[in-house]
Amino acid sequence: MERRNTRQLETIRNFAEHSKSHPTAEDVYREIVKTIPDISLRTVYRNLNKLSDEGILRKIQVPNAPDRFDSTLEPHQHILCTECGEFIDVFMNNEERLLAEIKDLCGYEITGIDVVYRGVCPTHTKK
Amino acid sequence: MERRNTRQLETIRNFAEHSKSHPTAEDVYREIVKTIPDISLRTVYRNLNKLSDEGILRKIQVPNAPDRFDSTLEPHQHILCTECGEFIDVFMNNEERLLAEIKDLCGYEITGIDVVYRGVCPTHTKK
DNA sequence: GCACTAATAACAACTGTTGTCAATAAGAAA
DNA sequence: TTTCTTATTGACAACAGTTGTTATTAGTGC
Repeated sequence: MERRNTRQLETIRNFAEHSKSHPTAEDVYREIVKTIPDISLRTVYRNLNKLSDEGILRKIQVPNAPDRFDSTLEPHQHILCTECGEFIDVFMNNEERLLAEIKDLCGYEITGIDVVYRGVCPTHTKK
Repeated sequence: MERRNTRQLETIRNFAEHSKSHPTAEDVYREIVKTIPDISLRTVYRNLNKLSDEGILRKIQVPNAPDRFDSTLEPHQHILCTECGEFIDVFMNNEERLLAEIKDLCGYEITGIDVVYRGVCPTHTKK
């Protein structure tokens, strides 16, 4: 299975890899379309997914909101402002004093935490 | 604003409040339709949202999957099995040793954690 | 340049959920 | 009990975000 470096893929990779803003597919599309006017949103999705499959980006699935693509690969979490949509990084490791720490760190007043771990249950664990 | 106890609302409340299985709106619908054959899925959504607005249920927004409604109100988190879709409770409080603890507690092999805090950024905090 | 085929653009389809609105029925008043 | 008001409903459309499909285009090795 040969792999080709298309102009679309390279442009998307270059933009997403250097972006600090957790862009959505739409965000990326709006940027890329400036240099490749006839690119399709479908291709942006395709390539962002490819890049996150390859581990070059991290896909952040946000409940009730579009997925975002993160070029920071180190483990961290995110905060979404429910008022303005701002989406920022938080690097935390202990859950004790978590909300207070967040407040100190970035001034966010946390109103909700939805955590869903993904995993494989005992009966489906591949041995 | 008067509030009415409809048969639909009461039936949905009774089922969801006693359910231990984190049902989705579809799950609830499939159950309720047995006793109220002409109920609409729209009404199930409407009433589940109402109940979670009232704090009687907790709505769990799962990325890329339907919302679930939880009758357990104490703070806790969830694990979704990516193989079979099983969705279970986890009661954890310190993030240290978290994955190991989860493994000990319920045998789940965690493959991903997507945490999105929701909050209000400093500039939008209501004084 | 030529052949091969991965990747694309265009478009449709999908899932989960909410908007709209005329018809219905809960509950207060008569 | 009957009437009246209006909250709630059911039917249907619409929506957002994403993926499926497929003929066409364009990388890549020769």
